Amino acid sequence: MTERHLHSETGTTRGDFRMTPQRAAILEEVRAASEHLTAGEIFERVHRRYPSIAYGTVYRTLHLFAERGLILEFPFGDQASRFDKRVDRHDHVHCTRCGMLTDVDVPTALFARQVAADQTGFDITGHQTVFSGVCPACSTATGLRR
Amino acid sequence: MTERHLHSETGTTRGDFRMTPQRAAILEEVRAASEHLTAGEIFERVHRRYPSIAYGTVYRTLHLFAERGLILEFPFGDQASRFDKRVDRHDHVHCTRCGMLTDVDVPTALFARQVAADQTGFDITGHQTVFSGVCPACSTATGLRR
DNA sequence: CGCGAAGTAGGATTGATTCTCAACTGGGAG
DNA sequence: CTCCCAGTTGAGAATCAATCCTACTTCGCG
Repeated sequence: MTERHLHSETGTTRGDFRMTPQRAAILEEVRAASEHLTAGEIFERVHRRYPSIAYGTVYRTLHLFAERGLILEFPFGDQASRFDKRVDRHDHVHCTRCGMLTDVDVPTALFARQVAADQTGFDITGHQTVFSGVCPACSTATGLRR
Repeated sequence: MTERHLHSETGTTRGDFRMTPQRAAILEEVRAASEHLTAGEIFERVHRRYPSIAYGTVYRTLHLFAERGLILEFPFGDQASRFDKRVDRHDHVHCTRCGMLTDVDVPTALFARQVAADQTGFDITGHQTVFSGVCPACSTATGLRR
């Protein structure tokens, strides 16, 4: 049944896993980044410090961290998944021109989750709102054309 | 189709396209579907009627339609993009187990858009909330509670 | 010291999506 | 009616993200 999750995700990160140099480097890069990085970008950066690191290791580690709540993963689509150092709930604004992704704090209704759960019967565990639009830079740059 | 809006600076062809049999078939399949199909599924179905149709044609057409607002595209990340016949604004619930995608109508704050616009300076044109969770079928199927 | 579990490198592999390009189509101009 | 052209299409190669596989290391523990 559920013994897959023996480790408590609630408390602290136990000695569930080893904090190896590779993992530490990956975590550092994500935290050092000013924006949201894709897995590929993270790989590149870590690779500079650990030229021997493998792509697979980065993915494995990133997912491990995401599972443990050390970082957040956002599976976007038009591009690669991005990872965020912020772990508190927040939403994003996505520029349809340049692809930039920015954080926003929207007092999103928890109530919305309830509505969604009621309508679908799902057991809702999370939600994320993505606003689409054109960032200031892009809109002034070329003038809107739609 | 007699509606033409030829724009001078055509980066992409907007405003004029032929409704070929292939395109009609693709549109029909999307509209006939009870749920959200991936590009691959759409290809399969159309392929039954037009065995000669190419994968590329399906993608090309799907994007064309999405651009013109005939359908909506939802690019996920861990899975394939899905296409929706509904073009009115609505949100989705995504089952993390089986990947099912369901529509929901959440009266999410239009107000949220305003907040997002204020915070980022973006010209917000749309927004979409994705709720993650486990669908009724999956949760009862395995008796797993979370 | 030796075993087993956890972790890693590296490359092969899968899957979705896009791109390239030659052949084709339909409608309007001549 | 015939030719020309922009828009389309088919087929497969090319991309690109993400996962899988396998042998090699390391670490913890008795």
